[in-house]
Amino acid sequence: MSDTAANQESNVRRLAESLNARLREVVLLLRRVNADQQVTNQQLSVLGSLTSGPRRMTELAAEHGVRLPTMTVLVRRLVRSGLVVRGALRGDARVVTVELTPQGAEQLEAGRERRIAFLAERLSALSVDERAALVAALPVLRKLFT
Amino acid sequence: MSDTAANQESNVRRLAESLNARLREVVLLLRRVNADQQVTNQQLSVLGSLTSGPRRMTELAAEHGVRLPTMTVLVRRLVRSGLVVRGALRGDARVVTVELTPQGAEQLEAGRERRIAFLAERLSALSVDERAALVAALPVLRKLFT
DNA sequence: GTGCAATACTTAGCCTAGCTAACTTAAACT
DNA sequence: AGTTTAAGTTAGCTAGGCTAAGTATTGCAC
Repeated sequence: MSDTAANQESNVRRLAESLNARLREVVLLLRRVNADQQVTNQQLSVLGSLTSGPRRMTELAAEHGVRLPTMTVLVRRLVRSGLVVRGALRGDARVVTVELTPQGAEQLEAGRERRIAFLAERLSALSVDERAALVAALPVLRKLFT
Repeated sequence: MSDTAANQESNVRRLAESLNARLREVVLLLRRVNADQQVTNQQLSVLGSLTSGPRRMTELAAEHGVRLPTMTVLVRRLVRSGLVVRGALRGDARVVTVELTPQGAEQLEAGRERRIAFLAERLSALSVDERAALVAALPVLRKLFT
């Protein structure tokens, strides 16, 4: 078992391939889980960016990988649904801020609970050792994905 | 450190919460990675279901968590782009099958390479121990997500 | 073996979610 | 004061989702 640079590189490659496969699976799974929901996945995702306070349009667009006009329309629909309100930033009149309403927070929490309940159900089918392996990997996943 | 049933349940719950947070991150990340791509994420995803041979419309719709009419339209666009061809099943004239074209396979492979390269780049920033934790968790993730 | 229910899709019409190009307004920098 | 840059919005296009309704084929009942 040598540990040359070339060897490490091929390990990384194989790991990336496996991880890619798992990501495909989980994306498909999450799509199936959220199908037939009133608030869309994308809307929940935007609401999720607002938990720690108001955000600017530009920030939201960047975080979600969409252009500004797309975020404008997303937010407009969320406003129409009463889930967020638009606001202004004192000091720069160009900036628009977006903030959760109580109803928005409620919807967000409901979606969160749905996903967590789904995951918990699946997790409870695993063995203690399997869950321990996941717990050990979580900080790494965090580092990897942020 | 007791190991009662109630304790295990709360462990599962906390694990589900963390996993949920990581999943949110990775979904955002993947969206940012595939933004500005010619073939959409959803199209790549459907192409990915065809690697092991032709599939029926109904199967594809179920796998991707969409209704049949949605899959009809998705496949129509893929046909128009020359990435798949429609076929028939001998024995049941109602069934429509969908199969990759060489160009479809090519696009699929390109998308796969993009994602794998992206992941490999990030993975290579991790320590050997961190990657080992991921390797240990991969089979569990597979069990969890399929 | 005819009739009818179920199965497998498609079409039509509606909404959401993404894009670019072009516009408006406000800030910032000569 | 005048121009450039920054922050959003509007308009118009395409992709991706849904339901309702239609078509054709299969399979089953009798």
